[in-house]
Amino acid sequence: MEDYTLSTRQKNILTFIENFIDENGYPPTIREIGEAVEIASTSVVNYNLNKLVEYGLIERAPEVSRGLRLINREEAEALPINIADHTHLLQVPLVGKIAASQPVPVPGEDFGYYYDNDDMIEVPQNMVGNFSYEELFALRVTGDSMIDAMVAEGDVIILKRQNVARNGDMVAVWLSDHGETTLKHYFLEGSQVRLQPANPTMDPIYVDAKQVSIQGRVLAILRTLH
Amino acid sequence: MEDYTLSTRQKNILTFIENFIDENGYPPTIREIGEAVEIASTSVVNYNLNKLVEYGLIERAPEVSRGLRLINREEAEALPINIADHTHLLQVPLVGKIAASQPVPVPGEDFGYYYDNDDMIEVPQNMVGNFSYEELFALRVTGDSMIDAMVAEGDVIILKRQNVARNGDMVAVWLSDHGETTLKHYFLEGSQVRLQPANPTMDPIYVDAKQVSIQGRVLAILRTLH
DNA sequence: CTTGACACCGAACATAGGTTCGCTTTATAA
DNA sequence: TTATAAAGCGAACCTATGTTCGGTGTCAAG
Repeated sequence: MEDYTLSTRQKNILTFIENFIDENGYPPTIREIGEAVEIASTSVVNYNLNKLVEYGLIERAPEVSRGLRLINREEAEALPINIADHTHLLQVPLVGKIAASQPVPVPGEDFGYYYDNDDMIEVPQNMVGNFSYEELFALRVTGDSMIDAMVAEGDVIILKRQNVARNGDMVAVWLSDHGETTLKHYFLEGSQVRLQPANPTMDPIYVDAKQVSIQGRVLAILRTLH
Repeated sequence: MEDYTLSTRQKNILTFIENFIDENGYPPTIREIGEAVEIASTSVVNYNLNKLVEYGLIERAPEVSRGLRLINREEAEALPINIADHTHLLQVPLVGKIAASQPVPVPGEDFGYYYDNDDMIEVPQNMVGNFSYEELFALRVTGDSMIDAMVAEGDVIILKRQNVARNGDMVAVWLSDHGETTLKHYFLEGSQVRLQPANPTMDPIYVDAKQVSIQGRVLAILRTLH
C-alpha cells in the first residue's frame, strides 16, 4: 500500500472523525471538524476532506450532511470485535488507597455501599477470573513502598475479598507487628509465613502466622500512564 | 426489562435505521426514514422516533441532522451497575512479545493482519484514553529485563503506535547500538536522549538520538495473577 | 521576475433536514 | 353515542450544513 504523507491537519481530522463517531454514533459536520482542528474556513475542511477521499481514507456522500465514513471499516467489521460481548465489563469499586503504613480499608459484607461512578474501576471480566463484582474491590497505591512487588505509585490493584490464602497467592497482608501493609506472595510454612516479594532479586521475610492478617487476594494490577 | 409493544412502524423504523447505518456509516434523516417506511409526513416519523427514545431504544441529538444512535439493549440491562454506556471494551491485538534482546514486532500501517480471537486483549476504553483500537497494540513481556521499569514477566503492555514522543512519555524504544528494546521514560535533551527508568532508584542512560527508534507509547500495563 | 500549483481564508449561497402547529383520522373507554 | 387520547397528515418555518468562488500568501520551477 502506498505511503501517503498526510499533513498534520489531515491526521488530526482523521482521528477526530474517528473519535467523534465513536462517541456520538454519527459523523461530524464540516464545521464541527473545523472547530476541533482549528480551521477557520469550512472550505478548507472541505478541501482536506477531499484530499482524504483521494487517498482512499474516507468516503463522502455529496450533499449529505455528515455524509462521511471511514474506509478502514471493512476489516474492522470483519474482525470479531463486537461479538465478544460475552466478556463484559465489570464495575469494581475503588474503595481506597493502599499505603505501607496503614491497614487496607476493606469493605465489609454487611452494609450497602454507595459507590460513585467516579470511584469505579472498569475491568474486563476475563481479567479477574469468574468472580462477580460483589467479591471484588480495588485499591490505588500511594507511595512507592510496593516497589519490591513491582507495583508503582498510582497503580490500581484489583483484589478478591478473602481472609485466607493458598500458598503462592499474591495477597495484601497487614502485618500487625510491623504495623504495615504489603503485597507479597504468601507461603505458610509451619507456624511461620514466608512473604516473598514479586521481584525475584529480593529476599523474602518471615513472620509469625499470628501476625499476618490477609486482606484480599490480588487478581490484577493495572497501570495507566497518560 | 419490560416488554414494549412496538408498532409495526416502529419496528420497521428500528430495523431500517440499523441497516442504514450498517450500510452507509451514518444514520438516516427523518425524510429518508419516512420514505423507507412509507410514512408521508416528517412529523410522524419524528413522532415515532420520540417514542423510540421514550422506550430507551435510540438516542437523539436535538437540532442535529442525522443525530440518531441506536442503544444496545442487551448490554444496557446486563450491566451489573448502571453507568455511562459508551465506555466499552476495546479489542487490542496482542502482536507479540517484548524481550530485551529483540526489536518489537510493531505492526505496520499496512493492514492485512488477521488477528485471532485468542490474541486479543480486552481493555476498557477509558484505560487507554480516546484512541481507537486501530492505533493500539499489545505486547507480552518475557523475561525480567524490564524490572527497572517495574514491569514483570507476563505483564501485558498496551501501546499506541507512534514514532515520536513527548518528553516524559513512557515509550518502547529500540536502541540500535545496544541492540535491545526497553521501556523507559523519554526525554530529548539536545542531540541526546535521556532514558529514565520508571523505578526512581535507578539511574538514567543517555543515548544519541540517532540510535533511538521509538516503537510506541505505553498507555497501560496489565498484570493478572491467577 | 513570472508562473502555477498548493494550502488557506471569508463570505455568500442553496438546500438538506429538524421542528412546530393546526387539523383529520382511528382507536379505546365511558 | 360521545369524549379523549393516540396516531397520522401536510405545510410552513428556519437553521444546520454542504458547496462555490474570488482572493491571499508561499514556494519551487522556468
